[in-house]
Amino acid sequence: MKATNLLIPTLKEAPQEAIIDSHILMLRAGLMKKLVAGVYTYLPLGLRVLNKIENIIREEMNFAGGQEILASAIQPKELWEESGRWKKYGPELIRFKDRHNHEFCLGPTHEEIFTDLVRNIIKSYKSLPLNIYQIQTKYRDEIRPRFGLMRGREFIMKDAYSFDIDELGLEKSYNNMYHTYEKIFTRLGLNYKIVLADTGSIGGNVSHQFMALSEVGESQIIYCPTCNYAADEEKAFSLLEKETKLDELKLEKVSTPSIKTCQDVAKFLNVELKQVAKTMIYYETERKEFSAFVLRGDTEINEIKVINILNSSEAFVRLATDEELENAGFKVGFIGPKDLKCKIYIDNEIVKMSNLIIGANELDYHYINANFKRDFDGIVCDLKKSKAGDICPFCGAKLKSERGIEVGQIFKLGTKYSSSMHCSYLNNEGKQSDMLMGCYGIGVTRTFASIIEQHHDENGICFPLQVAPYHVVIIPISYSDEIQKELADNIYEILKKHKVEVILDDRDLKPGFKFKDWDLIGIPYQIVVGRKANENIVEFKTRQTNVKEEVNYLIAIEKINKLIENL
RNA sequence: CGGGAAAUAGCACAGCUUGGUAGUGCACCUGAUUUGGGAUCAGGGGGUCGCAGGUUCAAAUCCUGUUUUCCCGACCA
Repeated sequence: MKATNLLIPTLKEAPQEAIIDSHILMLRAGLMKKLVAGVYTYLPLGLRVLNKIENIIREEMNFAGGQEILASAIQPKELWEESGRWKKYGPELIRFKDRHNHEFCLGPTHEEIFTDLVRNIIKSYKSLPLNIYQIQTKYRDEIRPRFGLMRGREFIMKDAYSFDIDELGLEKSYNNMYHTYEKIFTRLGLNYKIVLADTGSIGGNVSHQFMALSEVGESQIIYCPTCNYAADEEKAFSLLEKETKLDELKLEKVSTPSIKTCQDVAKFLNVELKQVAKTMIYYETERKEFSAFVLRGDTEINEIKVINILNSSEAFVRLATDEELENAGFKVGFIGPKDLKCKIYIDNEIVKMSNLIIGANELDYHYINANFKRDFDGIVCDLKKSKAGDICPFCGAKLKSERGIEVGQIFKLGTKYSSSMHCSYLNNEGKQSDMLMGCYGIGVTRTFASIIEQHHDENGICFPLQVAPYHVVIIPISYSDEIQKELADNIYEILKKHKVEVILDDRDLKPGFKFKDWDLIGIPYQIVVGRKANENIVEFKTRQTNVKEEVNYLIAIEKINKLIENL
């Protein structure tokens, strides 16, 4: 491709709308253009990269036994009502009616569609297992789209769904996808970590996320540097330093006038913050039910864990307000697990402590020397938010944290959709049985942004060869110079013949301008044809390392051919 | 949806306080000189100043409403 025929709307300045590097660079390099918030037009160079990413995913999915199909983004309301998500999904689901007043949505994900497809086609265990996928546009009316492709309202996702006859089959399908994802993200040149994840609104019981490591990531990863434990902060489980059990002292009620917060209580009674147990009351709005959660004063509660323990959904669980508490007879600021009239959940760190301070459920009073079992009871579970510095529950090392961009997530759905939507098969005994499903997503456009986030420098993008829009650019210093033109043209023709994706920068521009452009766009290799053109010598530059060497043009061509071969 | 900021040429911004001819740099077009890291000179094109209403002889500027965008929190690939 000749540069004069290519749409390369590079920008010298960063558009005001962009904050993070990948977003700025994608706009500056002319890879895409914003249409409205969270919706972009992919320009020629950007689309080439996108296609390459998709093709790598496609190759690996096919290799793993997946079969590609393509569903519509338009989905009928009826299927969503069957799964129960038409009500649950909320305003993020873009809904509309056709002229006959039939209701539809633009698919944010495709569990319903794929489940419906399979239940209509597959009748026998003989046709299972099955893994079908698509690479397709998804729509989510995000509250706040941001960071360009990181969180768009329209984005491209590869979504795969597996259907198996039993747990063992699901396990196999899940592991297959797990390893396929490892291959995909490795091939894409991403530095990533695999973490245990919460299943959120998709549902199911087991899930892993694939996180591209990056400062700008919206997820916090907790991981162990010694063993392999890694989890999303929402899901992470950790321990605190060991506590030695002390002799249980006598429970005593002490006056703590108007002293409500853990910090104040600790200060007032002159003890460490961790000796004070806090009792938080959550309200489940669907069942209109209060529940108490007891944690050490120096730890934070993880609300995802609360929602899961209550077996509810995010839409229905929140901290009770002071007003609600007062009306229900709770003494705000002095609530404690002793003699409390609601279900009580106790964080496992509390169990290891002795002689705690707890609220007395009486205005201006706390108990000191409260001990689990002897003075209060409840269901012991894991409630606290894990953070760096906590102890790894598996090997005892200190946990670390890192930020990540979620580029993929895999779920074991089990029968969540197959039972509600009657996706079943006849087994070898002629009995009807629900299929076991898994679903597996990759945010393709987000992966695109992540690659740039991990591969750029102060001059622009440094695309890994396998996803670069073109492999090499030939830059004649002066294309109007006959000798340079002839050599540049010659190299261009040879590389084209060798199926190398090559750009010839035939623009009549100052050399500096061209260099800046290609550095910004991040073409991996540059062949500069300059004053030594008469000796057939060119400069071969590697974008990633910025290493330049002067070589005969045939050697440069040879080098490129070798690099392409290894792809 | 809460909290903050902004909207003027393709991009970045000034002008607004104190109302009176629509501006600068980059980009774009023409010509000349330039050609190894975003050139110089000369000339030129491009704007209903987000939209609607109000105040005024007169509004980019003041007032009211509205829409959109960006940033911080809850969602998620």
